Amino acid sequence: MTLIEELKFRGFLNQCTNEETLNEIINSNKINFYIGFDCTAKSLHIGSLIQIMIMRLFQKYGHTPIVLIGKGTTRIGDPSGKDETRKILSDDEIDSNAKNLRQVFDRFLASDNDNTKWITRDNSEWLDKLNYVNFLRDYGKYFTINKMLSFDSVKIRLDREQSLNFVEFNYMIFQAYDFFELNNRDNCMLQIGGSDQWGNIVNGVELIRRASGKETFGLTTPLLTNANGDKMGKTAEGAIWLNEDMLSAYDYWQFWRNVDDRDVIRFLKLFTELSKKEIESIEKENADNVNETKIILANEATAMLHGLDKAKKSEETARNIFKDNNLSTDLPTIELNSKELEKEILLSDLILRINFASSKSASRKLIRGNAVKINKELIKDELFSVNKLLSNNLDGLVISIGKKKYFRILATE
RNA sequence: GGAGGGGUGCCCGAGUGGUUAAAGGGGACGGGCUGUAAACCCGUUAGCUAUGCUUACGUUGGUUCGAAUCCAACCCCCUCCA
Repeated sequence: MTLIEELKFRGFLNQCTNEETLNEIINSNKINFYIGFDCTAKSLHIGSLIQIMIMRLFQKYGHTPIVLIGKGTTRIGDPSGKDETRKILSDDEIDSNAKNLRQVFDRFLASDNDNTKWITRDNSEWLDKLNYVNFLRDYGKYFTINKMLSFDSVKIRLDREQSLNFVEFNYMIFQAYDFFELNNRDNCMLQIGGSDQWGNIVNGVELIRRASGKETFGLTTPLLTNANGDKMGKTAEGAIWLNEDMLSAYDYWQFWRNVDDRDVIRFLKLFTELSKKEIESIEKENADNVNETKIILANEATAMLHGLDKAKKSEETARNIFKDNNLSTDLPTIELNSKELEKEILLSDLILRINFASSKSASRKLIRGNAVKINKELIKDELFSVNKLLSNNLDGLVISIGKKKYFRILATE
């Protein structure tokens, strides 16, 4: 199977500037390609995972990914797919976000194998130094306003009568310029991005053609949505973060375990590295048993990010809780020492402390709504204090919120 | 710079003096059903030291017993004109 064929089979291919020529080139040469990531959050979330997976796939075929950390462009803010001006982040925030992002790439792209090297770049390296007049003179002539106004990212904002300021309007120019720089510095031939990046990518390809007379390529991945058509990665409550300090391995495993039935096979192709054969046989064998397939998906995806041990442990924890109804398993735990226990400790405070509620009111409303159990006993008193129960149970107490969230409290010296 | 329209809770959006912590929808969360799925039904959806208090309809002042609602100034957005 060629790389393009595999991209198609797995569902990575949305649009490509010149599929035929690109296909020839990547079949006969090893190329450098890039994907840009802005540093707008402390961690990447699952919305970026598709980009990470496609990098790995290219890597597998011997091509070298360039991870472009967009410290420069983050200071501007990409208007694509946004209906509002993004709040401006401070330089400190951007720096610390950039550091956090690197962790994830280390995990996904690094390997001892020579075949799988990768490069990081930071566009502040060239963007910070740009001189406005020189830049306009040298590159401004390659961009026409007519064309820029036709881009979806711009059009949507204009149509909706939402403001798009000049700073944001320049984002696409900088992204195009990034590609130009990477083409010069690293002989980067291809830019990959989400489908919302199409306009920006094409802009880069054109800039290079005009400024350097070279042909380069752009390729987009589909916008990842679930079977309900919702954009994936972020929910109002919590994004599916990739950094472990923001989302535990178990919760990550649970995310995959809980995907919509209709999404399982599609996700297996995109987010695991099981071969076509393996996926097809899983599909056939588990035709009547989606849940088994979901477990495979959860294990594979979690192992890739957090390691096999944690994936297996998550599976075991899940089996204990949901199947065997055995709560003596590995759960997030709050330890309460004897000093703390001298004071009254409210159940509602503990729920807040472990982040299963966003405020104390919310926590109390959960109790009122019959969501909270201690050792499988429904608690209805919002002012329930755990001291007495805890002192009678040396093994600690298991508290559940809803059907899926569990934690343990334990008395210590 | 001028004229007109607008800024409401996580989002959309109703509300033009009191019964408005603010209709309705979406989302999210919880309950039921189930398979830790989907669909469907029900509930919750500002905070807190909690049967009360505090904060909240762009910002700041004012009128009033009482303001999201009226007035003034300011900020921001949109449309048209220059």
